[in-house]
Amino acid sequence: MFAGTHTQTHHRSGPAINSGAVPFLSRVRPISLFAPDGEIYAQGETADALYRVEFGAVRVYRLHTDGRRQIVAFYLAGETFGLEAGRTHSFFAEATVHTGLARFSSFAGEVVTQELMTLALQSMLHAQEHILVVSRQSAIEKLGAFLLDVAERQGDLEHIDLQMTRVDIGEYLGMTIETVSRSFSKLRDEGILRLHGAKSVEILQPAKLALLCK
Amino acid sequence: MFAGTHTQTHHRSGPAINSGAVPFLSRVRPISLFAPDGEIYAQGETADALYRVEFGAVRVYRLHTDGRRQIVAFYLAGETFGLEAGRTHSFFAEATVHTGLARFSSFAGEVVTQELMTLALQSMLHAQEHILVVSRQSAIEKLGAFLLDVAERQGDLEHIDLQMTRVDIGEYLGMTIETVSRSFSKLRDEGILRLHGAKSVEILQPAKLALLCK
DNA sequence: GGTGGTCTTTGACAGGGATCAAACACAAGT
DNA sequence: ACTTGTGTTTGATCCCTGTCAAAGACCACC
Repeated sequence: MFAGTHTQTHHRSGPAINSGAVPFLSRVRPISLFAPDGEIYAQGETADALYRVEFGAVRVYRLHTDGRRQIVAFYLAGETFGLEAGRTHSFFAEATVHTGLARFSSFAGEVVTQELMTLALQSMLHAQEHILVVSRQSAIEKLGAFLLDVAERQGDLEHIDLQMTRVDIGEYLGMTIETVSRSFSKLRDEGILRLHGAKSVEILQPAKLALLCK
Repeated sequence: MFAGTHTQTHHRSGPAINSGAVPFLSRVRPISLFAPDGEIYAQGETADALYRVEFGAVRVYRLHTDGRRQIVAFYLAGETFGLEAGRTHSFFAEATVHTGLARFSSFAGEVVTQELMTLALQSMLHAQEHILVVSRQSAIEKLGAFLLDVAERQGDLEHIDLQMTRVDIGEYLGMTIETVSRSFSKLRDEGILRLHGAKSVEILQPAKLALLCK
């Protein structure tokens, strides 16, 4: 089925899912499948395509020279990524779980400038929002902001299916997995959320959570 | 001369300075002058223009609900800013020192899409780079990365004229002014840099500094 | 050139997160 | 269902950075 970094393609038969404000992405496309940790593109490769997440999730990251990994963004179902400033990728992109992607070649006239512009500005805004989150002092505030962000993007404010590990979350928020875990536990102990396993989060008091980090 | 948030305009008579890869900005333009902390635009205002820094520097920031200020970017002489995702500004922009700006109205056909695209991608890249810096664990690494960035942008790898206070640097890097100051002192004690006053920095060992944070 | 005020530096102390370590839970495959 | 390995939680300790405080340096204005 899933074969590491190798991909297989098939055609979707169902109706097009929500594609936001990016009209060219609404066509039916072949879908590439990626296993967990499967590489989508690497730093230095030519950046000549965009990708829309059909299901699963993607981490975009960079490696520091000391070996640490900094995740710059996650992309969830329905979101589009792959646009970068130069001709080559400055980042790595990998699936965090079993993931399906639709690929759009930017050289085949499938992508017009106006749509690229929208995507670039969205990415810029998201990066700047992320700066605000990462530079927050408290670990709980970081995690809370992250959970609210994911909940909003998944369209369900009371239940979250995390598509990534504690390691991923830690590398995204700039803290260790132990601190991530402790923050989860603290939010649970305070009755703000309930955990059904590590990946399934139920937000019991969204308002209280928002108070902590907004 | 300088009058707070009020601005005066005059015409430059000298040759156009370097404007990078943004050709439309090379024309002679009237220049607005801003005093330190002079407001260029505020959050919520209509975003209908771009600005190029002729001299001085600009901080672009956001206010948290708890009153903390997060500086998202500095813009130095020769750099252009003001492009944002929505119709209204998501951020505040202020001069950090006595500053001269050239203004370009995006509704007057002065700005074409290709140039906007370049700017959007540059801003996206810078924001993503900034995430890498802010999420670094060590205060020294943050400051080192900041100094190298400024040195490169000012075109002199051995001498930096800081156009901002320790408060600004702290709010940009996500740390207190005390820690900023202690980090400067530590880099000085290690013989990596020399301080001629607080704002003038001489980088004695650029390679060693780069090793700390690259 | 003097002076006042702001910015910067340095010190002492405490708290939060990193680190090291180990027990525990869970998912995948046999 | 069992087992194995990975991912998660929890504990103990140390260090870095935030906080509070005060002295010192610098700049702008008079």
